[in-house]
Amino acid sequence: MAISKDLIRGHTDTIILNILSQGDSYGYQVSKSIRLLSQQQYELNEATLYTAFRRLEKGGAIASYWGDETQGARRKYYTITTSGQQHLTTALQEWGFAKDVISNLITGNLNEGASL
Amino acid sequence: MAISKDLIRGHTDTIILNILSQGDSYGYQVSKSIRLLSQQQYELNEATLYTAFRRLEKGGAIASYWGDETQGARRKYYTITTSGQQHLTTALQEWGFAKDVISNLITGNLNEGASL
DNA sequence: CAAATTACTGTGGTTGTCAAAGTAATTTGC
DNA sequence: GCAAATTACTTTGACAACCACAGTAATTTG
Repeated sequence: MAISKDLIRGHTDTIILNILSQGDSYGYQVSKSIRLLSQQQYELNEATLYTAFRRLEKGGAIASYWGDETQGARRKYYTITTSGQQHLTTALQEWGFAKDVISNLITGNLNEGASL
Repeated sequence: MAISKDLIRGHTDTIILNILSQGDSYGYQVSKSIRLLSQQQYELNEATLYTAFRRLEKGGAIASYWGDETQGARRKYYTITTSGQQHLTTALQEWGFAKDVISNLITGNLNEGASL
């Protein structure tokens, strides 16, 4: 992984919600989707992923069901709920806003009125 | 504070280094600088700030000295070191890179080749 | 002269993440 | 035909960053 964990921290739930908003999925596949979307720059630890699933399900943002695989390992599928869709929308708005604040905090000059 | 802590996490050190790169400062003033640079959108907890100072000093990115205030409360000033300057440069590069990866992870479409 | 402000420190707790190990089935390679 | 790799999910224990809260101490303002 090329990106420090702490820079992604806080985005895990949003990442999962984004992926699930494009269709039901299960752990292993979500994991691969993350690798794909980040162009191999980021890999989410399994334990972190499943912890996030439990957190999101507990919070009502996603729901789960066991697939009826007649062959292959059992898979637990996750769907995004209406509440989860709203969470995602809010998080995306917050990010659009936060990334400017962060940029300003780490590059901003104090002698320039601190706004640009 | 308008921005969730987890979105800032991992940037604290970089924020402090950016401020110190513009001149020596001390806790309370750094705190105010952060409020200013974020246009009141973010406030760093005191404990977090001083913990970061200790972490950065231990890592050699900053150094400290007590001011010789003839009046007013004593102040511990912090300076950025050469090593700290390099840390800052690296962190800024990583951020320029990471924010695109994050944007792609939280908005990217899996059916579009996952690159744009 | 009390209250607010400036300034620094310490304690204890929460949270997200991770490493490592475990279970169990299927598929691939020799 | 069997070992190794892959798919798939789970649990445990630990850590690092952050925060709330409390404390100390001086100065400034009302």
